[in-house]
Amino acid sequence: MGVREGLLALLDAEPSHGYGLKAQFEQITGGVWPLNVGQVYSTLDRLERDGLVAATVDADEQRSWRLTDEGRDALGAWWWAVPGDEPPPRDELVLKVLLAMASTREHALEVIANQRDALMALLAQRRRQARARRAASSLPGAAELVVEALVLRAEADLRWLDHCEQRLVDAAKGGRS
Amino acid sequence: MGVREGLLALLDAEPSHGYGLKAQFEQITGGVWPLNVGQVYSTLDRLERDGLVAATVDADEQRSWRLTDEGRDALGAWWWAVPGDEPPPRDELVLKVLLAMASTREHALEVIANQRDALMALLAQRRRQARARRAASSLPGAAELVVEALVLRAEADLRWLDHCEQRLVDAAKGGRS
DNA sequence: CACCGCATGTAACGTGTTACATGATTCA
DNA sequence: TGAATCATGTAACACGTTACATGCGGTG
Repeated sequence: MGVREGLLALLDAEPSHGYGLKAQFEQITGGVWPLNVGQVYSTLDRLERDGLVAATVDADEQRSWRLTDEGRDALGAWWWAVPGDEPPPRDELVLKVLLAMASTREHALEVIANQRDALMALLAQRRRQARARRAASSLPGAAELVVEALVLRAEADLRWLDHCEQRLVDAAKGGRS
Repeated sequence: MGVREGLLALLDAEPSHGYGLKAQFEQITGGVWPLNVGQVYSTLDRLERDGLVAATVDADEQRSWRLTDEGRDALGAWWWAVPGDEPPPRDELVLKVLLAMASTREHALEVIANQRDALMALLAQRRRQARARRAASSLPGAAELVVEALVLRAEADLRWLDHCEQRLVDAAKGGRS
């Protein structure tokens, strides 16, 4: 999810061809979310099938893609779309901890500790990354924001892990099930 | 992602059949992540193909699934697996805001405001949900933790949105690009 | 009886991932 | 010349979602 709309958004700014879209997508997401070229082409084919984009072949046999009116409508709808009652995407960390706690596994505490260690390491690495970008990059805009988002998420996950651990400890002290 | 390992983890606790696995999965995740029954069966087929689970048909023609040794190994690897250098899963909110900011769209601020409003509403709803569960549910364990995770994530996302907004405002005040 | 919950599956489709193959251009 | 980058695509596969079909058992 996201590639479809991502391509639409990029094409809204200016027409482009497949290879260029891949580059733009990765640049905007700061290289954090690499995008396979092959998928760009197949996604564009699907978008064309659905009438959201159209191609014009230029002199060098290269296809230049642009939004159709219908595509512009679809993109507009996406800009204003908000998460509603749909279930949020499944998350690996949450799922793992939940299952560990449910499996009558006394190993749950170890799993949590392990995940926390890894998350803290990842967090430190990303903070370094963010600092490096803030220094190196000229434009203050896009790339560092992605890392910021990942850092904030990681912090939230760490807090949640602590919360889970606390529950386990409390449960062990209290009701001896 | 996750369903495969989820089923392995559930079968590690005790052998079960497809329909029961769906129920267990949804119970453990507090009903937040519904799981289509059909997918359970096809996933089990793939797991069988890969030699991670095996079925024994009992008297009522119902297949009871259990872990193989290889399956137990795979599950063990999953418990200790941590997020490494692989790109994190793409996230819709982050992608949308990034694209809005990149598209020379002055609408970026509106998109952000819109997402924030929706997130705050969702957050309030989930807090109510969490409180209701804390009151109603007898077992203090699993279900509320999922909602806790979602709440913490949503708070992190809200903070990030504020951060992005700040950037935009600063950029508008400073360099007039 | 009719409906609901349990239980098992199949088919179609959308999307994402990887690997592979093919050429043109550019540059050391 | 040979390697890297630009550029386009195909094929195979994995996973998720939905819809559909079937049959059993219990309960109103």
